[in-house]
Amino acid sequence: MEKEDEPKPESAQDKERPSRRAEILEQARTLFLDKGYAGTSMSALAKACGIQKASLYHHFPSKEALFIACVTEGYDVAILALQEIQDDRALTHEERVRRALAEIYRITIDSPVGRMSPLIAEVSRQIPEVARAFHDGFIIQQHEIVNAIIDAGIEDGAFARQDRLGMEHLIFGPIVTLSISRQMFTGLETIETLFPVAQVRDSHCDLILQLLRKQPESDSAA
Amino acid sequence: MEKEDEPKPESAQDKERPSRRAEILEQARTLFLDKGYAGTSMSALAKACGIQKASLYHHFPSKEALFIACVTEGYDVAILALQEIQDDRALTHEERVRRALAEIYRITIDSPVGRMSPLIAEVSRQIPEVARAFHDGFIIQQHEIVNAIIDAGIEDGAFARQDRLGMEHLIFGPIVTLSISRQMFTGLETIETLFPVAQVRDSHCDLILQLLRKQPESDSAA
DNA sequence: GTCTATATTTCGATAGAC
DNA sequence: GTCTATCGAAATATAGAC
Repeated sequence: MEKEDEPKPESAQDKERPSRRAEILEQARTLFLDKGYAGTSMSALAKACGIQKASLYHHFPSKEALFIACVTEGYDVAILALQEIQDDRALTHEERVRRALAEIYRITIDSPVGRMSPLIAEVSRQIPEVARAFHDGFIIQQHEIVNAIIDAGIEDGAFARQDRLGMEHLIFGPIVTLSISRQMFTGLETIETLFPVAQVRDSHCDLILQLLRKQPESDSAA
Repeated sequence: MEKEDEPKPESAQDKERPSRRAEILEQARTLFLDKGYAGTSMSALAKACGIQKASLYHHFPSKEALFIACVTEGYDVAILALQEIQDDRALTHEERVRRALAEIYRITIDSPVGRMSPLIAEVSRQIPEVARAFHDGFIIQQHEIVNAIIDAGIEDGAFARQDRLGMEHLIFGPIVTLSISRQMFTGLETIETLFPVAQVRDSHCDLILQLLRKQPESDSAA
């Protein structure tokens, strides 16, 4: 968090510019996630950034453009960690599934990108390109990596083949719902009883691996 | 919480009374679900109802009170159908699970009550009582019924005992996420490929029943 | 109970000084 | 690049006629 001892524009292009624009985006992400799109005003954002409202319009032409930048950037870093797990040849198939699931839990619950679902749902009709970017840049990427990890296990004979669509929803569904539930029920005393992250994650992972190990619908094995 | 001031429902108009308050609530539900809380104005609601904005304030003292009434009523009917499935002694344990899951899919995806999660998430900090009502009146009720159905199967020896928390999330997670995803990605051409209701539901149900039939972590049974 | 009219505040966005 | 000042529109809510 820098103050005001860096404002030298230098001769550098807009290549590296961690300054105002980035700070506005960060504050905006926080506010949008907390209050929603319509519930976040440019005045409130300006106050959170410690600048005047008019100054926001120097960096972004409109609230909508600011919002699009806000929810369209940052997918790459979230996907990168998953890809590294996918490519890690030192892991067993089961370990790779466990690592991947743990990473998806981390992204979906702890990072702003993962908590965006209700926000995207709010604006998806008004600003369809936001849903498109979230879908193509984040959802599809995650699904493809998980499918590839499972397929590799099936090819090696480590996993049984289960219905792909059902497995995708069985893997991502509980995680997304857990993230949203924890946002919905912040403050309720039962939240750590009904929605504890580590406990749900471990149990979820065990059940998924049971299904991957099992020969589907044919218990007469061995 | 006091009841709204309503024209006294004498014995005269018991039969037909869809009148203003109910119609306002219905229109409000639609708009709130579509545009969010902050994104729905009293003017837009008045226009949707075909009356003047000021008339809304005769039926509800404020926008917030209207919203609370909107998202606090209607849980009972949604829970009732589930309870009937729970109490239906003519069903086998597997059939009961299938029926219950199908009903939860229907509620969560087709009814306004089930699609409320993003909306509750938006306002949960501003109006905590809404999250409380949704939690106690809807979420907890559903979870308890599903747990009871599974427990009955375990007691009869039809189901294996799995981790309860994990199973709850494995059952409700994919359904809630499917509902929200279909709201987020309305209009995208891949929606029926990635998020087809009937196909996900059937596959989901099969996988859940595999886990309930299976002896956890010990395949050397019988 | 519904209307017209209006009060008051806040919204997104712009103009122009520095 | 940030500021002060302000615009026009739209927000919630109220007053009072009928």
